[in-house]
Amino acid sequence: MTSSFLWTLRSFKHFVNGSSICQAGPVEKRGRGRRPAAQVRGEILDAAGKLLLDEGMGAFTIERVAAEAGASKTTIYKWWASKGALALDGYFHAVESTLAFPDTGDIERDLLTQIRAFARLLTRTRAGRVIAELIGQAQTDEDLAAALLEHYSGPRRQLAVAAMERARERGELAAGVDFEVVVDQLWGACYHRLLLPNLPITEKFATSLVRNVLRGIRA
Amino acid sequence: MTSSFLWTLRSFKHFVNGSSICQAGPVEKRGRGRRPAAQVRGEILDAAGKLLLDEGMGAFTIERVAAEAGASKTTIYKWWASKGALALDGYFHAVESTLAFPDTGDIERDLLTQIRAFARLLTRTRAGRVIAELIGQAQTDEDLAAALLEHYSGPRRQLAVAAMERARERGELAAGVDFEVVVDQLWGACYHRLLLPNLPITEKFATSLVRNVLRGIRA
Amino acid sequence: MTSSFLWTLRSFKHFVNGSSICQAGPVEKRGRGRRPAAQVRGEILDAAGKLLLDEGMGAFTIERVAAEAGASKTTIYKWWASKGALALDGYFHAVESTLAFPDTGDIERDLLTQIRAFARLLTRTRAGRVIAELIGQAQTDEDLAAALLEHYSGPRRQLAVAAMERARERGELAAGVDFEVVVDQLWGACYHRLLLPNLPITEKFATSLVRNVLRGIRA
Amino acid sequence: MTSSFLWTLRSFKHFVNGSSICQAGPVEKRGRGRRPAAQVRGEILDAAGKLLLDEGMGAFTIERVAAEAGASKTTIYKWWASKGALALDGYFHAVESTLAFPDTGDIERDLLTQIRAFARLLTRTRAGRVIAELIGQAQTDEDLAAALLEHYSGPRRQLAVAAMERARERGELAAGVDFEVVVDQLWGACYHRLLLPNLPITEKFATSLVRNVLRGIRA
DNA sequence: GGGTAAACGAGACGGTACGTCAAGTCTTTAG
DNA sequence: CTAAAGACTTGACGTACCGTCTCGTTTACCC
Repeated sequence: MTSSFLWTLRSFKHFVNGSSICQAGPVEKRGRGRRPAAQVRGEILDAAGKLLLDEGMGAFTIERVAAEAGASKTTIYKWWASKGALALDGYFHAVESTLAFPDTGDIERDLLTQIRAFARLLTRTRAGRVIAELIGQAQTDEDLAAALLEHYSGPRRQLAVAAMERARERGELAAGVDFEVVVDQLWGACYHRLLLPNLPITEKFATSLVRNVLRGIRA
Repeated sequence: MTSSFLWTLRSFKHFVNGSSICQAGPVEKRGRGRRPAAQVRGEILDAAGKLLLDEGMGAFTIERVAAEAGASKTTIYKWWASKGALALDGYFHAVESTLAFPDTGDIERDLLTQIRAFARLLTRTRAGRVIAELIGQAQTDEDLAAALLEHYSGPRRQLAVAAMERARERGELAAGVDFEVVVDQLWGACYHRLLLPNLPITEKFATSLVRNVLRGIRA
Repeated sequence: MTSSFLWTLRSFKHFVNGSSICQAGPVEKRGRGRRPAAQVRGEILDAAGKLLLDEGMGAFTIERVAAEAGASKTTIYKWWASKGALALDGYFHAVESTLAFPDTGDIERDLLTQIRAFARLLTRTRAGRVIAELIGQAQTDEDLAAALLEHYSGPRRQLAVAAMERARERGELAAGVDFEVVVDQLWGACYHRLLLPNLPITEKFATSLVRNVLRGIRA
Repeated sequence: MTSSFLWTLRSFKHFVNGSSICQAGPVEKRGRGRRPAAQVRGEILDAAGKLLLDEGMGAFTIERVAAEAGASKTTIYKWWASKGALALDGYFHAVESTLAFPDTGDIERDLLTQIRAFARLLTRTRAGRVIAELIGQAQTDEDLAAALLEHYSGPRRQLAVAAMERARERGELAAGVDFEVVVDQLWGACYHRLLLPNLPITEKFATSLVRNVLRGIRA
């Protein structure tokens, strides 16, 4: 994969906590005074992202994040409205995602590319589990829910809808079709298998999704 | 609604905790000994269902359920593997759902009927929120996840797939189509809007879902 | 030591739980019907004694005894008034103590023999810890307290007092001395070091006890 | 009693939980944040002491202490190693004991005074029962046992031994006598009757204890 | 360049819920 | 019919986090 795609992430950041050459020696006990806000924020997000990817939402507690970031809980509560909001922020901080939906002029090909990349993201990386747990947590965490809609699913929906609108202008897609619904039928179907995994998310599944919605399934 | 539908529930049970005529009188302090297992189970499920529907998963704790059922935590832990498993059981106990997917001979009409009923269930009753929270909880609760797949989503998938297979035998649907994928594109799309509610679940949305997948959206 | 003494026990019973030939196989699930009372009592006392001597009062619970005796809690509650009462009974069942205070005609020699044997019992066998824990438990267990006074300390006090009265009749001890008090100053002093072990119970300690009370400590 | 004595306590503190003049008014809902450690400790010890003296060790649970102190269990677990350690601390906090062993130059008189005062403490106040229960609890609570030896029985032993050594220097007591043993024969004998109450602790008992050990009981 | 205020770390605090254990009571069922 | 079996309530246990709050410290900014 040479390019990056919608709903996809470019790479997981490396969380290198120190060279193995380092001796266990003096732990560089930091004082307790004021430090630059940006630095503290960064360390908290590093710790949050690492914890989230390494151990999942089950082990993600504000206390653990504070402890591993060397920060205090007070500081975290000052900046993030809820555990979930911090987790989402940590996720974005960790994964360096790229939002893009390049047009090749063939909407079927573009949709296939995007959906397959998304399917791979969900199945081949730890992001799948993390996203699932974030969506799960959002069901009982208003702040996370709001953040998720605004910064995660919203922008991704828009990008896909815009690509389909461009295709319609090119005459590839029918007028009168609500592309928002199509998004639910492509990406939403993937989330369905992610969150209620009766069946796996496969390459074939991704292909069928696009095929069904583009050509219909009637006899 | 004169008939009942797939993924639909017939009615919420009434949680009548005693006629208002009853006097506050002797509280009938029960002893601590053994009571019939079935009775205890029933009272626990009543309490679990009521709590879930009234206050949601956020307020659903084993301690609350035990207190309101007049049961002990030990007993609950003996029978249910996790908080989520109890919640799911309480939900089923409360909603008396009916699984059915009647054929009229017109698959489009049948799918429309089912999806619309499902959309109404999610939006017009408290079941929508409860299902969302159960799915959310299942992301970090293995026992609930397993129960949900086996007793909730699994049977419902099968019913829909079977109906479409009957339609194919009648010549309504094309051979070579994976109906499991269609399920994800119809019901899964609804779950998408339930769990990531950037857009509402409407009658029009339900209609578009069926239309898109049956006839395709190509120009 | 060829003879046995007051406040002393002859031997610990062997707790052989089964021949090593026995296979781990079917646990011989006994039915729930009635068994001879004496047999059940015996098995319960075996289990209680073994548990008490092996793991101490901290691990001694009615549930453990019931489980290891293969009996039900109900049966235990029917025959013993409290946990402590069962423990005491189990202790007596296990240790096969002998109450005797033989006269040699020299009361100092006899007291020394008895006190030294008691000191050895407390320090060299597990009985010391068990007695301490039983006395401890008796402070918040009325039934055990009553049983302890009646079946343990009471008879032992009487035996010692009687021996000293015989010595008085022989002209060895002064008239007008309350021998009950002497018992507290000999055996009671040992219990003091058993229950509040600032100092150990030694051979020298035992000797000093007898010397002090027989001859006084004045200059 | 005009002076205060070894092993004796001066007075029980008054547990006044609020003047009756106080109105029921604003309940002064305290926030959940940190309060001065000393204040919290004090309130916990007040509650522990009051509970111990009022209802005894049987009703003494960490949960009750926390509830009545308006503190949280976590806080208690942070500072006290065990239930017994808290109880002992609460006892000391409540009774304001005075350790003193004044010399009059007549050791018999001084021992009599001290032993009688101790006997009165054990029989006339609630301290007797509490001490018995603490010693009882210590038999299965290592932390309490250690605290009891170090802060209770140890210092009291030393004081009595020191007084007798002073008497020996004055020529009142014989050389070569182990005064630690004498302590066991005086105070230990009292504990014997406290913990195994076959016979009561009386004024006459106290007198006999001192007489026997000072002058011997030989004919 | 010194003084001050904001932001920080540390972590104790009151709480809620967890999951476990034993005590003691009561129903069911086997013999 | 009766006693063993064992399911039940109760209540305390000790732990984990929650979100709040007090403290003392340290930097950054302003005068």
